[in-house]
Amino acid sequence: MDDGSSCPTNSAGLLPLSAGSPTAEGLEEKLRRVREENRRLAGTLGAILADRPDLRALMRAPASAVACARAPSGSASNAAREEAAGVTVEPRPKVRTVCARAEPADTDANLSVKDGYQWRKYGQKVTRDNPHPRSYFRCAFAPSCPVRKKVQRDAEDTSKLVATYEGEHNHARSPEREFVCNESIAIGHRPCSVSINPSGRTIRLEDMTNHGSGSRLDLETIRREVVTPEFQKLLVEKMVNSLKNDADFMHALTNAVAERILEIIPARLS
DNA sequence: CGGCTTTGACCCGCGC
DNA sequence: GCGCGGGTCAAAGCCG
Repeated sequence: MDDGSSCPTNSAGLLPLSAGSPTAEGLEEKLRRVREENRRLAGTLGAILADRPDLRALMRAPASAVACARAPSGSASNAAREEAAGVTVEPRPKVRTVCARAEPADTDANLSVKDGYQWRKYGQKVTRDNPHPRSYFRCAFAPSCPVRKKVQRDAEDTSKLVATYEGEHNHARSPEREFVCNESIAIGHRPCSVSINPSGRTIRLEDMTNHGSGSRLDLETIRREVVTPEFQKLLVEKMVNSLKNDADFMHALTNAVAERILEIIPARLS
């Protein structure tokens, strides 16, 4: 979203470190830039919502989904006030709300939005503004991966699931689990489609997942191809290239490295 | 037997 | 200070 042209960020989208103590002029200048950035982002969001009536409806829904997505501790009104005043809120874990169609077999107790990651349920709660219970999930790689998600049926449209993600995964999707790539849950994620050609023949992930519906490659052939060192080397290269081109991943990585550096520097100086 | 889910209890922030 | 509601914990039960 950030093209880096109007905001003085570095290539990773981070604000530059201040060289000296902040002056009133400097702070005003920074505030002015932040306001400009807010206006620009609001314009971009408006353009996106113009093409997506489903997202527009989600943004309008004040009850459970959006409020909890924007303010995990129930401070939606504070966020709105700060936004109205043109003040940015302090950085908090990246929060994203997505919608998905509920599977017919899903009961309130086993709600799940299949997104390619493994999740461990750690709680369920009935909230005031929705008769359907909200389920709380942690990434199966916790505590090393801090991501959490909340899943709840839409109060008005019970066939719709609202999932709220908090944080960023610091690992790849689990390859051996089923990954149903639903259009509505692919927001912010690169579609998982790779073409690999280790031995003169192209194998696509579609071949592996559609083997029951007329694929020319049988599973045993694919399995033989996949265990070859050439294939695995190529797969690693493809994954690295894919991650290098993923702006979200690179942003999260740069932030993590920057945080680590900031932790180390004071320790070295003292 | 180990991993996962369920669910009541507990904690904490917020509004009054 | 108190009550309410959302979020988390942890013991018990379930399942492969």
